[in-house]
Amino acid sequence: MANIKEIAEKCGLSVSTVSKALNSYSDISSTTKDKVFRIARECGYFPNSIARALKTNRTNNIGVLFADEARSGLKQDYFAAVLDSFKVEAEARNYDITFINHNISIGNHPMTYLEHCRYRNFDGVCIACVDFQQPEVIELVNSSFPVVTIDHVFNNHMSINSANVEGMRELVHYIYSLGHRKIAYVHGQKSAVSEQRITSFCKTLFDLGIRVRPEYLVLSAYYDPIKTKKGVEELLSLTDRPTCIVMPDDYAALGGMEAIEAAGLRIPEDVSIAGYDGISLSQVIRPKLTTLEQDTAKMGQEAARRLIEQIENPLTTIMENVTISGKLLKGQSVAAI
Amino acid sequence: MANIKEIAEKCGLSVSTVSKALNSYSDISSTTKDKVFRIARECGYFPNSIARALKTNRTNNIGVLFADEARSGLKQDYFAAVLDSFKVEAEARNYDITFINHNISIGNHPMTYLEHCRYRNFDGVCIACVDFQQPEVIELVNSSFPVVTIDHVFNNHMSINSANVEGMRELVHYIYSLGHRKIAYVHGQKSAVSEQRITSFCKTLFDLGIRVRPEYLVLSAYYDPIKTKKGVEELLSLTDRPTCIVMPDDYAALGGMEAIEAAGLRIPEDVSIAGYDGISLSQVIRPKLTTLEQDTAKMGQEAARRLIEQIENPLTTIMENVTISGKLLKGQSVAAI
DNA sequence: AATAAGTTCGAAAACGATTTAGTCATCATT
DNA sequence: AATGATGACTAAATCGTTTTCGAACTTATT
Repeated sequence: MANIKEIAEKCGLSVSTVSKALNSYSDISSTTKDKVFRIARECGYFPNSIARALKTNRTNNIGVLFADEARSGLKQDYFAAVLDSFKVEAEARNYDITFINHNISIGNHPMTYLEHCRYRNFDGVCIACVDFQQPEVIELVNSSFPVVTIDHVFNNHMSINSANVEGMRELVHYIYSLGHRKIAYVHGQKSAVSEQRITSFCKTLFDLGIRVRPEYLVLSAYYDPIKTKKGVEELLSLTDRPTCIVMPDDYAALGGMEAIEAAGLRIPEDVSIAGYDGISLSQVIRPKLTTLEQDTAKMGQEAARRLIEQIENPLTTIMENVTISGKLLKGQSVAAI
Repeated sequence: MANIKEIAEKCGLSVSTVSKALNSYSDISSTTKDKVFRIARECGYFPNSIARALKTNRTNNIGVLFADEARSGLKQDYFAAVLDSFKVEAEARNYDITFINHNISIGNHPMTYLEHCRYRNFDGVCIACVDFQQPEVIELVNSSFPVVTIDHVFNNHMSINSANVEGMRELVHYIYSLGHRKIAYVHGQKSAVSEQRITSFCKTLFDLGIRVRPEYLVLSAYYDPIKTKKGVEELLSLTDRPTCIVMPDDYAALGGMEAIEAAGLRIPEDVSIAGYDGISLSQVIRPKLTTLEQDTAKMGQEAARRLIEQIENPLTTIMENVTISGKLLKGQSVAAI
């Protein structure tokens, strides 16, 4: 594999001149620049990213933390879609993507997330789909690494957030507009996202003049149809049962649908149901789900764009908490009554 | 950030001694070894993977090619699950994972996959979910990089393969055992996997004494419920329509289910349907899908294990084409008739 | 003609580790 | 006492780049 030294010899130039030519320094004549490029291409030369990184302290590599111990971000459509979009944008801007973990060890003691990032010299870090309360995660966020978080705000750090408040409001308003007054919410476990959605759910109902009944708020879990099925069963067994049930996410909504049909009820004629996420699955099942589509493409893209901006202009970048709006998908799982 | 030089000064030793101590060379006394480790820990020292890689020519980093231009592997549950398992195993063995792509580098001209791998000095490469006919992919496979491919066999290279022949046979046998004789197959576009499944489908029917009707073999696409819906509609419009339809994959099966119900038919009472993959979704929808579960956990794990074995013992590793068996999930979408 | 200014290039020092080929005691062997 | 063996350590080269600073040469200015 040709290195810069060989190119220099073939060109009859010094190593430094070749390096400068390849990096388009202004103090190299265009004739030698041309010659260097020509010979470099002939030799199939590519710079060695490792050597370059050692010298420049820049790796053009971004670490992504997309998985918790419990559940892998890869297996959740929503996060997989965000990651995919993040990847596309980062690669277009010449950055590669490596997963952060803490399995890697030296001398048998595992690294923390931060140590791993230091070890690999990432230029920046993207964090999503983790328990943001973990000390290890907080340590990483507060380190000197440029960081962007997804769906969680840290003070003085960049974050990309799905518009949960607005989204839930829109969804509830739509359900209300179809005549529903008894609306329940089977929600996910505690997290920033959950809080926003629950608060927005309650406030929207309040603003619409509807009393929020405690028994209509059921704690369940994200991405877990088994658990949400139980939650919906509870709701259906109430003497005054809801006419519409909002679920934690589209995938979990499947569990709710199963519960409803198992009870011998029809969707949406007898009971309406709504999801959240707008993953492609939601529009393929029958009935098509009424849901709020989160703009994963834009979220991933913005996350990459903002993180790289921060990496490349550390001083002039202001830390924003970007909110990305979603879109109501009307589907067919909520009926007019 | 402490480097080895600082540690050396703090210990009153030379850089080389510290390096050897940290790497457990035998010609370092245990007392100095202890001292070095103690001080290294005190300083929060971690080796710089970049510097180490430059010298040793080993990065402990594996490149994964999991996406085509068209469709991203991340968005397909099957491949996402394989990747996730691959990642877990690789990390447990001290390797990180970076995505392969065509970044642009020198003079705005994009790298080939192989060039990218060279640029990043990956220790090995895992390839899945691509069009294996692409010259660029073939170039990478035939390079000097240790390679493992998933669901495609290259001569003299390691590969991990889902047992498609066996799996399809088992699935068809089960369908047959429930009394079905008119079995159709809406299959995916041309690929090694498709060929195996189609061949096995036909051979199994033949062995069971059933003539394969050409009109019961419909070309469609993987992971595309819209297209497979059309395929199933064709089948349902036949004067002598099948009693059971095998779909390309579980997700695509949703399109088929929609077609059946849209035609006013019930699943499985009027028409049975089967999927392939056994993704978690398949057991959450109603009716639960009859399908063949591929062992993604084992596939990813074996792929990582074998690839790393190849990286670490390049001479003694023999190239095998490993086949991983799946498991029939009976579900409820195929009825006895 | 002397000086200044501008162009174009190269020597050499980094970056942070690993590894080879030693050095220098110390101790045992003959 | 000479030799050899062993143990514990180090100097220095090396990996492939980038980048600073200065050299050499050309051209413009007075």
